[in-house]
Amino acid sequence: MTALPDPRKNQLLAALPAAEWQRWEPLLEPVDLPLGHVMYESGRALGHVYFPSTAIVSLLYVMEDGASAEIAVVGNEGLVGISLFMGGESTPSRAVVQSAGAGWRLEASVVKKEFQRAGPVMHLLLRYTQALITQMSQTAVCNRHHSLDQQLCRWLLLSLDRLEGSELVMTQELIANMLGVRREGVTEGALRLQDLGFIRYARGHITVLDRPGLEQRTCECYAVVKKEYDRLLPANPAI
Amino acid sequence: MTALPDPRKNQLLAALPAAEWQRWEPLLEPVDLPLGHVMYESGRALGHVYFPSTAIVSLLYVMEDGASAEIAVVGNEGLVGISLFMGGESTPSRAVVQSAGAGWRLEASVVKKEFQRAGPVMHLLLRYTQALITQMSQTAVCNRHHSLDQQLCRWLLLSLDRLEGSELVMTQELIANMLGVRREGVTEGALRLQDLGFIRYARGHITVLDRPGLEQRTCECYAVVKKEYDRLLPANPAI
DNA sequence: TTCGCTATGTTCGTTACCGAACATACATAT
DNA sequence: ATATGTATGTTCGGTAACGAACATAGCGAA
Repeated sequence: MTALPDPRKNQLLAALPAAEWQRWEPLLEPVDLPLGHVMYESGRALGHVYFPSTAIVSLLYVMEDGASAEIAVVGNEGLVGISLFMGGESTPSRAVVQSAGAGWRLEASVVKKEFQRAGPVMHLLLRYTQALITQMSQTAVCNRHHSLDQQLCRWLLLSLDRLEGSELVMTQELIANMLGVRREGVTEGALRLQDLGFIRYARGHITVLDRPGLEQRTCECYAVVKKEYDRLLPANPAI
Repeated sequence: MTALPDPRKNQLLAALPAAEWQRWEPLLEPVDLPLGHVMYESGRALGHVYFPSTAIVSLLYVMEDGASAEIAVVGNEGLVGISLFMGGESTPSRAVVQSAGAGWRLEASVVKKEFQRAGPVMHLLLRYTQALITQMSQTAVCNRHHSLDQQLCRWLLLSLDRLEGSELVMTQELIANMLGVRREGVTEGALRLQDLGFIRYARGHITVLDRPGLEQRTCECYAVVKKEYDRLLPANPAI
């Protein structure tokens, strides 16, 4: 698999003003992101910032006993590696490729230097970071108050938003790991969604048939996050 | 109640290099933060950034049906209003004073200008923001996997860390709102902790008698967050 | 074609927490 | 001293998710 030719499929890269883009373009390296690839490990310093174009990446926390929970998901709307410009160099979470695809990366030192200019790049990255914070917060709320069914719908919608088509390559086991629930629970939820005609699935392939159905069945968390991304990172940015 | 005389009780203000401190000191306004005071509301733009000195502030999300959940807690180690320098101007959450006390504030325009210098101030605020992100993430994980008892211990410890003494002025009803659980659940948990001799309480006053006991009973989440704050914001900062 | 692996389906008892209703008891104002 | 409100304690039935064990079924390799 080759990285797709257009880096500007990533919305952050696409939002760069001309001057910045000219500096960045020659420095971007294409990267292939296969399913399950661990992009960074808890507590480890990062060498690059990644801009997914077609891949989806999960930020998840793995507990001492091996249980895990997804903190946030990143696709072509964002970047992986905020701790680089936030100054911490690492985080206690792990980044894993949840859906195989391509992306682009930029060396740590370059990103830091660009950020340090305190210009459009910095403001763009910080606004993205705030959107990510909203997603994390809402995940906390959702974990507290909403049913597995609602969370499953939310998760499917978040993934769908970051994909080209309407098919996810994803087993129920993996979804369970992300949501931090039992695999059996996901099976039951998925069955219900299939009975309702919202999705169809078989052996690691899930096709969404009725997106509005999912939107109706999920909790408010999905819409809150979506709205905040749209507010902070408008499609036609007025940077 | 008057604001305490020393702004540098707030650790972020204390960590400012001399030059910055000289600029800031005359601009800081003391503020009194009474219990229950809503410092900002979901979606509303902020006029100031607040630096608590003795007060504790809860960032919480209130759902459509009125249920709520705490996202993070801020005391003298931090500030309230990151969206101001992150660029979003507002967030979908609410900030409420959880423990009455004093603090200091700085006008929005001043903070933005100082941040824009891309110097020590910016780096300090961003590292704090990353620590806050860790707290939010860990809250999500904790909400997913840990028992009410463990979460209660975590909450007590987080509050204790931000207080002078070992007594919290806080009803079980309010704790329940923060944790997003029923009041009765908190009563039962608190009873168990009292039977164990870890705390003593009566009508809105909780005294922690055995802090190591709480630390042993809580989940790993408390330590993860604590460690990350210490790492990102060391007591003797090498800014 | 058969084997073996992986993905999904099903069941059962258990548990933590919920929702609701109600009991007690302290605190303060009158 | 009494009344009133607030804080805490107790109980009961209901339910969502858990842990464990096991069943089925597609898919690819030998």
